[in-house]
Amino acid sequence: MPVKIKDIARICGVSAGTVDRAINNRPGINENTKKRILKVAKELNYRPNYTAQSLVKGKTSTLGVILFDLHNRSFAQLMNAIELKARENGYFVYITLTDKDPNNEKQCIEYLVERNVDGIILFSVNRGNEFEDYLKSFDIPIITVFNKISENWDYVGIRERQAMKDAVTHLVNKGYERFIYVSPPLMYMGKTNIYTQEERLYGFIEGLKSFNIQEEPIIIKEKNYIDILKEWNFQSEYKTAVVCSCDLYALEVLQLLKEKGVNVPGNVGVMGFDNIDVLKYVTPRLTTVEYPIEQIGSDAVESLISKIEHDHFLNIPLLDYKIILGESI
Amino acid sequence: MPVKIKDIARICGVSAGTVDRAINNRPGINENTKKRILKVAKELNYRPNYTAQSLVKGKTSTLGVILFDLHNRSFAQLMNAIELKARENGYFVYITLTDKDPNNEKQCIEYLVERNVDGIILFSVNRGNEFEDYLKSFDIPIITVFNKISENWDYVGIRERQAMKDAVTHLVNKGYERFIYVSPPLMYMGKTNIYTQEERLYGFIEGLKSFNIQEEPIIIKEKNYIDILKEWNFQSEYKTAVVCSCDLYALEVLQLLKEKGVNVPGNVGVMGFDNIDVLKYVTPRLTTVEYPIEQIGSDAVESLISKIEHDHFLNIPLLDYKIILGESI
DNA sequence: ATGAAAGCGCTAACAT
DNA sequence: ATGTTAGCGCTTTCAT
Repeated sequence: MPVKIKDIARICGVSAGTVDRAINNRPGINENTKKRILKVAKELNYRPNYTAQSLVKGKTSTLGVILFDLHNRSFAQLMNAIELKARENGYFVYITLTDKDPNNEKQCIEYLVERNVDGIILFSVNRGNEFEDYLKSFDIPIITVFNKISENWDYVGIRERQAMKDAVTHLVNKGYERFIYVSPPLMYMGKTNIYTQEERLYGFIEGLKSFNIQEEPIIIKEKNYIDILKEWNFQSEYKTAVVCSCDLYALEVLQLLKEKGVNVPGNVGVMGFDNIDVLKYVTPRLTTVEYPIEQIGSDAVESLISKIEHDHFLNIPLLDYKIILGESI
Repeated sequence: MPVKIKDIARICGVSAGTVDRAINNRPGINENTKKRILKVAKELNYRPNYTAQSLVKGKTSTLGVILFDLHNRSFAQLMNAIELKARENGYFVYITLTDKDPNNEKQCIEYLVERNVDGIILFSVNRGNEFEDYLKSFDIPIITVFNKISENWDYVGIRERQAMKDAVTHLVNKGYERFIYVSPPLMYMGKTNIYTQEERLYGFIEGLKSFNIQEEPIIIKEKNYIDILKEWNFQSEYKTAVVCSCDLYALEVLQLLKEKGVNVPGNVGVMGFDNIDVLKYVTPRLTTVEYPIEQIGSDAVESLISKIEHDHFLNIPLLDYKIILGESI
């Protein structure tokens, strides 16, 4: 049985209130009694019961985090940054994983609310006005990361669209004339929240438009994109770039091209997105887009805590990216 | 303001006790009043206050997880498995990261205890009898994973030693005669808990002993192992294997050998450990050891919950591994 | 400076 | 079947 304030009070021959004053060094207590109480508390290895504290204070100093999973490196890094920043600010973090199941996500939100978290960081698979109303029905602060759920909801993310647009610019400058875009998640368009993937796609399309090339962009949304590319004839007279919405797809493509004996970068180039850490072990080194994922986590926590403690979210501008020059372009 | 049991009671003209009976469908309540109450509860979007429940029940249905970080893929996968299994059993998970700081780890434990978690899963950086006594001073169940803290503490892990021993056997069968072992974490031997790394090392040494080769094993514990290997003369008449305690080191070694123009696998082979998912993008394909990391997380949760709910840990045998044949040996 | 009492929201034992 | 009461461990207000 853990020792309680009452125990200490009994032993010291004082009331619970006085013990409380000593432990939380509140004013109105004699220095000596305070010392006596603290000594006993220490001897008995007293630890405050946070649950009781939370109940009376109406605050748990806990954040809920909702992610798809931790298999994706980016999510893991995001989570890592969130935990660090949160605890730095005296908050603990509940982690909940939805596996991209919209109902599971709702389930998570409701559980977190029941557990009285002070705020939620949400990487959402749901989206739209109805979902926005649903979120509003819980009156606790919720901040979204990466995937916007609607235009106005508080959000921390990066300039995805501009990043992909710049990537296209880079490719055009390098002399590429034909473009294939690979992004299997686009298959879920209209079904689940794939905001970031959509943004990247639009960036790609806008990029092409701005240079007035390839009116009909080639977009591969199929899960078996490798099979599709397997049949592709890369020996055209055009210098072709395969632009991928994530590094993992790009790595698969690189591997395929190696198998097909296509020289990279030669007639064909490959562009990734994310700059995952394992790229350094792969040759040719993939050209990709880097963005400060840990910053997103950290900023989201800061903004959320600001909302919790001072009732206003921080105004966090979209974070910037950087094109990492490799050898695949 | 969230709606409370009292609100419902007032509206329905009954007592809080009756509302409680309705909501938690406990016996001793008229079907009609029950229906009436549930209807109102639903209309008002009533959600039980978990903090209050926890306080009175003396149980939070929460597990604490303590890990180094989530940058390491294995840790992330472990965490993923833990969350899934925990919530499947009605538990939520606090994630806390220590960054391998022993004091931070203690801090985490104490905070988790204060927050009345029902149990803790600990990937420990501390170890030894003193630490064991420290852990015992909290009377909540704590289960360790991967790193043992002492011989008797409840633990879920894999047959690391045997795995590495088998790896050596495999190498000997493939005709390797000379062995270099790479494991920078060994530098922390005696300082922090590197149980798994030690086990792998002993497995390596035992393996060599059993074949009576290389009395003086070559062990590189330096952080700059690459610099050391850079100076190495791999052109000896002996077929040499570089055995690495983690895939990441092996990948670095592979890259170095590529740079040095050493043919792999020819005179030199490289062996990894972990089978991280990105191996499939690297050529030559690394030969490595695979183990069921998600199973460890899942088993740890099961055992811990068994202890919480039925007062006995499960008896989980050390999990098995598998040598994955690549092209680097 | 200290004690007593009420209350956070809920559950559970005891009355009626 | 329903109401009443006490209490989980702590904080806070009001007396003294």
